[in-house]
Amino acid sequence: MNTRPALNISAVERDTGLGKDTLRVWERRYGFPQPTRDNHGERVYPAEQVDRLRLMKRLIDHGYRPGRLFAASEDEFSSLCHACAAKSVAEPGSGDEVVRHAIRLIKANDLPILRQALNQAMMRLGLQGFIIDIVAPLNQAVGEAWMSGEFQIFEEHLYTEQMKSLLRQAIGSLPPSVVGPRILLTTVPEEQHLLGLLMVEALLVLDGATCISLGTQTPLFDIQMAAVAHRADIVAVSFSAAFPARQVAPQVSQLRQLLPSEVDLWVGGTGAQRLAPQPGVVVLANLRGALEALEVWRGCGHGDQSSPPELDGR
Amino acid sequence: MNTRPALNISAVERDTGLGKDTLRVWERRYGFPQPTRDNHGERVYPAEQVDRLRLMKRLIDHGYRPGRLFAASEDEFSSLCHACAAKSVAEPGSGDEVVRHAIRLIKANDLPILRQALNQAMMRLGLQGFIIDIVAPLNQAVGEAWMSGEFQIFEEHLYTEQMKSLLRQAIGSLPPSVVGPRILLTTVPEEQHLLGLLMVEALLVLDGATCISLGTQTPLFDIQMAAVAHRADIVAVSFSAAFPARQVAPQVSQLRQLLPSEVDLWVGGTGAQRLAPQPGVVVLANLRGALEALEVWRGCGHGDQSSPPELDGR
DNA sequence: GTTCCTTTTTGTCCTGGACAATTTGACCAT
DNA sequence: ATGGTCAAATTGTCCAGGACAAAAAGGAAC
Repeated sequence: MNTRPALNISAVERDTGLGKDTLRVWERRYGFPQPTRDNHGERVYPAEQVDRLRLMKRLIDHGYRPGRLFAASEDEFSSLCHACAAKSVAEPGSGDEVVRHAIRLIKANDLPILRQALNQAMMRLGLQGFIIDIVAPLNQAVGEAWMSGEFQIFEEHLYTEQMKSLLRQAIGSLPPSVVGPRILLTTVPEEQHLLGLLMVEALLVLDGATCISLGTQTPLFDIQMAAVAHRADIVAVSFSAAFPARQVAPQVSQLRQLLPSEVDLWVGGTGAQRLAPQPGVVVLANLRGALEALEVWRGCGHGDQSSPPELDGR
Repeated sequence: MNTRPALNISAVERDTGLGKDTLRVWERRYGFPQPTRDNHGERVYPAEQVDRLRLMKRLIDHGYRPGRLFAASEDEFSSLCHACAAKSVAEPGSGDEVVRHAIRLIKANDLPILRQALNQAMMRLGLQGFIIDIVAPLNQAVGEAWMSGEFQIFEEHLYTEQMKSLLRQAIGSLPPSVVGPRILLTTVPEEQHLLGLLMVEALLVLDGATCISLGTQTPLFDIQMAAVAHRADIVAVSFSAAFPARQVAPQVSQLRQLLPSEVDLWVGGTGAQRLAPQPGVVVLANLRGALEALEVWRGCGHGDQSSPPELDGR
């Protein structure tokens, strides 16, 4: 077995999602990470430190603060990883069995069977049930498995890729609507997670909406232009947990300001939950929230944008 | 019409792909960009400058050097944009007509018809012909349309998203192979362009290979682990033109070193063309190159990795 | 418990210097 | 002309260490 390569600072930035400045300032302030230096005096991060940084990034995304993590002992740290993983297993839904099975299949690297099992579940539950009761918990479970060290990164990648493929397939096979609202889906620059958006798209198309997906990372001004060009009734953007928390609110405000006032703005995803309510912005608490919002939109008569009804999913 | 928002330095980094350090050093050395400053003395880039930076980035990706671009007059600059666009229209293939039609449909924002036209073309030409004679030139044409200012960014996004969707759909509907080589497909971190990879995947699956796609941005060490876990015969990675040129060679070498020697390594995409030949690394000159490489692999008897035959596509 | 205010924490930006890797261009030999 | 070698210019990335605003935490008064 090869010994793992050490990385320079920009490679660590890519791999962990922590900026160069942050890496340097952590080193200065907390003494970690503590990279060695190469001939030119440049930082070289051993693989173990990069692993640790990846974990810290994810814990921070889940709401822990750096000070807490740096203060923690080794034992406490790893218990935090597990605690974080466990905390959100609230409702042992009916899909639990399927989810556990899928996890086992991913770990066994058995792609064909995994694909088959997911397809089967989809057929049995219908697309909506599949997404809400299987895909969402499964995403969570995969994230947790990674965090507690049971999954490699590539297994997470593989799962994500499979699921994206499956969802696109499903969306493609649905009949295109001509009556429902026209919904433009995308993410802002810096946010490259597509899976959540695809899940919402599937649900919305299933409910008769016309979805126009721009994929990830559309500049705000282009979202505006696209909304106008495609005569969208609603613009929906999603923020993952990994999105820099401080940037969510400004991005949303700016987008809201850019869009014509008769266009609704829906914001969903883990990263959107920290968002304070704003006039003219609907925060979707979860997947069902999207369906409720669609219902509300239809009820209210289209084009009523001034103070849309509060949708509090709790 | 709203006036477009100005961006701070990290937003510009995201939007243009030029690093913060590069932006600052260009300002220092060449006097462009010349952002204004906000109350705190931080750089604020007007939208026009960001547009210009985006163009420059793309021209640089196409081989021009910054010094050349900064020295150019306004007229010369825009003529470079067009020249760069025109230079690669070499073979007026049979798909030319379809490509032009598709471009018009994208510009007209007519999604349903576009989708239908592409589907039709695929049916008529077959998947292989479609990818080689339509998708590849169309990608090029879309890039050119953007560069000469005829397309907005969101139109490029929309096209890419549609095409990805279509290709996945096609791949999903192909019968899974059980005999061909097992090929692991992905990109290295920092490379987030998936479309080329999907095109290759479609061609390879069509030719009877078993493809395992990890999506984009897999850390090198995870590519290694995935290759082992999935008993891959071949690992294929792609580099777009936008990938930092200086990093291609080191990444490939490192990956080659990480992988077991009996696993072939294929490298494709525009960004791979600048790559000097290395032992144990097959550079794919174009899409057909992938098919040729597959043929060679089958001919040579699997597992022959020591000095694979040169595949020079010219 | 809630509201308001102060302190600490934390990420990002700044300047200006340095340097290695690549490319260019000049010069020379075939 | 063609090819090869070496010096000079170009260019992206790294570093140090200072600064500061936004967010979170902690406390105090209600």
